[in-house]
Amino acid sequence: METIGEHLDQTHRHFQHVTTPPAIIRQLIAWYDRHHRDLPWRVTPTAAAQGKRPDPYHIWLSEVMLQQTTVQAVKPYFAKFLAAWPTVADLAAAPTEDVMAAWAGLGYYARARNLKKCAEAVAGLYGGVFPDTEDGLRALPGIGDYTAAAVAAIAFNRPAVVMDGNVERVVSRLYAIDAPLPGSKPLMKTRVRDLTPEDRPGDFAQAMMDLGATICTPKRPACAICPLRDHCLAFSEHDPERFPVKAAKKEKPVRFGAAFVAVNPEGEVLLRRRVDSGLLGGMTEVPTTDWTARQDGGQTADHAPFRSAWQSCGTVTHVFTHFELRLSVFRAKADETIHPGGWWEPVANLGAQALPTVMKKVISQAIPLAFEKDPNR
DNA sequence: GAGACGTGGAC
DNA sequence: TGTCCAAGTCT
Repeated sequence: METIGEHLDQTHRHFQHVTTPPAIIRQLIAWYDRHHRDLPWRVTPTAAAQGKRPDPYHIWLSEVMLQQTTVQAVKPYFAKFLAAWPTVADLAAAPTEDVMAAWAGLGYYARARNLKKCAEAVAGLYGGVFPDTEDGLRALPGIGDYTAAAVAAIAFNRPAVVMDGNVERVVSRLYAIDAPLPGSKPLMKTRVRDLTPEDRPGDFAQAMMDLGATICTPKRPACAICPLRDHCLAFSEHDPERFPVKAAKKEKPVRFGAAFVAVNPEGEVLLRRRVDSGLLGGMTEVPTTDWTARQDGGQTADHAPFRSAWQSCGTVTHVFTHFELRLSVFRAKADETIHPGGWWEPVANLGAQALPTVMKKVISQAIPLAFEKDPNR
């Protein structure tokens, strides 16, 4: 068995002279050739060997959608976006409202706003052609260190150092890195830089991520079938789940508020648009009170957008990344002439709106079948 | 650098 | 049921 020390020596030699990659890289790539996941945006190693290249637009779109988001959640959104906007120029020309509505439900809505800005930049500044360098990509809206490296490596075969949660987990186990994240990130990046090969860097990055997603999982990793087992310090120490070590999390506060679902005689619901920045920025909502830390009476129908016979419909609880929200939901028949700062939308059209999940929950609570006739389903 | 920023699935 | 967390970015 090759030791970690021998491996590092080989890696070092590898970068002094371009030569055969070390065993750990060869084994990882061989595993990837055999066990890679087939994904809609991905070109398989076989197809790549026949000269097929990934579409940078597809890679970029998928990478942005995959930020903090599971493959399963992304797949239908990726298909929907490609069908609606086959090229980056199409996306650049699309109304922002349409993009936000298409993104609704996927979360982290700043991604959708930046997606549109990035498409406009690529279409306007670069004639619809993505920059093919890490630095060029990094300068675009919504593209950070990870996405710039991933697109550079996967779409353009550049030896960029791709660091994501999967890679952090794999490398922290490989080298049994005891220092907690995020402080240990620079050390991990150094390790990954030393591993990244000049040959097939994109497949190396995807192999690391596939390994992290399917074998080197956070819980109960499948070390028995891991191609890197013989190189893994965490495996040799018999406790791979100990890695990566992370800083302790903080407790999630609770906020309270009230939400108001008004229905006019035409069967339309009163909606409004949230400001572009911050939580759910640019998304659609029903009128609500402010969301405050204290349950102090500010959550009653007294604080509705207008006077009416508001009926209580119970509460909706929704957990965001950094707080839990408990909304008291109210419903009322309304005069259709009353529309303070919003608009009236037919119930049958609600499925086409840019409604975040929390608002779909609120409306469903007040109008149980509101999304049953969703024209998008 | 730490906090803001969504959602749904797995255990 | 609660906890974790998934191909991060921006400020």
